[in-house]
Amino acid sequence: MGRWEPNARGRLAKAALELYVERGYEQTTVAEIAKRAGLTERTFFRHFADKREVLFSGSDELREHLADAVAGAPDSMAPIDAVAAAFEKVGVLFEEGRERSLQRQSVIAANAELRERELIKLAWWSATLADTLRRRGVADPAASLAAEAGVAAFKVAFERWISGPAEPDLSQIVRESFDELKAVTAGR
Amino acid sequence: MGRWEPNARGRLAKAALELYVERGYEQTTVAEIAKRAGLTERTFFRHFADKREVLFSGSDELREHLADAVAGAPDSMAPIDAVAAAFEKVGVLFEEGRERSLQRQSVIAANAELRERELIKLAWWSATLADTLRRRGVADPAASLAAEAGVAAFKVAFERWISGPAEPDLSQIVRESFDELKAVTAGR
DNA sequence: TACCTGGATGACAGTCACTGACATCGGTGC
DNA sequence: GCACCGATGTCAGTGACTGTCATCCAGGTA
Repeated sequence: MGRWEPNARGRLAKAALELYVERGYEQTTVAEIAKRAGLTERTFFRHFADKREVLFSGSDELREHLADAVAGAPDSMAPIDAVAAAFEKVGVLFEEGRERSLQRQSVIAANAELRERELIKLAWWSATLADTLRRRGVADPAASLAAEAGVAAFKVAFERWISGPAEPDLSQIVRESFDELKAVTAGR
Repeated sequence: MGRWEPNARGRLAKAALELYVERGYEQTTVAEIAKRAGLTERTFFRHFADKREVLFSGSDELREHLADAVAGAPDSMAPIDAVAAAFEKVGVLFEEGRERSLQRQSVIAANAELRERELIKLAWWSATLADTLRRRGVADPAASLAAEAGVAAFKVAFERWISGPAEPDLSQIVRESFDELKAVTAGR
């Protein structure tokens, strides 16, 4: 049971999700997570900034994928369409781990602190998207609005995907959600 | 210096904002806030759920105003337009306390925990708006999307108002922001 | 006036997230 | 073998937040 078991970070994340599912986020102490991973509390905080962050380590990677996808879209594509295409692409990354996503999401939904953290991650996505659009020459209120509205559309799509049957894949629901957004914002 | 000085809650909120401005949110302890208000730490937590909440007590009132405005909009009005009109109305409530809003916002902007709390308040607004729209007979993906997109437009407008000159009033910027939203989501 | 009751506050002890400082271990390169 | 360095352990501390019980003040009632 040595100090040098590999992948400490991964073990901590796994132990945390397990415990959050088993007995709930609030009822789990960081010391317990560390113990299950064969480490100490102090080491947990060297790998994750706080008790919430352990559930969100993948968010940054997705953010980069999003930015790359928008940056790589054809110049002729309108901002909102570039954002939509980016989210469709990213949607594919979720398909594999639907079961894991479900677990994670039920834990997050059950706790306000975790929902807060999720929202700030989405805001971070939005800020990155807006920045990427600006680099494509989109002016400022438009860039922010396309990014915010795009994240909103994805949020709605993700909720539908996670709470519905596995049937339609996320990318397809994302596409529908953006179409709905366009219809709705057309006003009367 | 009695136990029964009136308006304990208000004194706590005032002391908190002052201290957050003077020395920063993280550098302020709840004990210090309570002391300045002539109360104890325990009493602080009887009035506010946590150290952040003291900055957001007005949010619920605004949420109700929003819901009322949407509920009272003419039936003929499209969802996104009803939401836009509601935010324009609410915008007026901010005008009076622009100075206070500025202070508050600079404190929030400087701290990630506070930004998280603000985001969940906005999400709460969005959920309430979506619910109000559903009561008006708007179907589900559309209701959520109109609410989310509306909050996004308001967020962008508020940022522009707070960081720009006092010149154009918030309601006007809100109107412009919704127009921009419509233009942007029209795609190409 | 004296008493009683209820809600607001104080006092105090405890848990737990999170941090700083320093010691220790184990692999790597020489 | 030996020096070095990064990852981990140990320990002591701070501060947010909670449960519990005592205490105080206001108002009503006899």
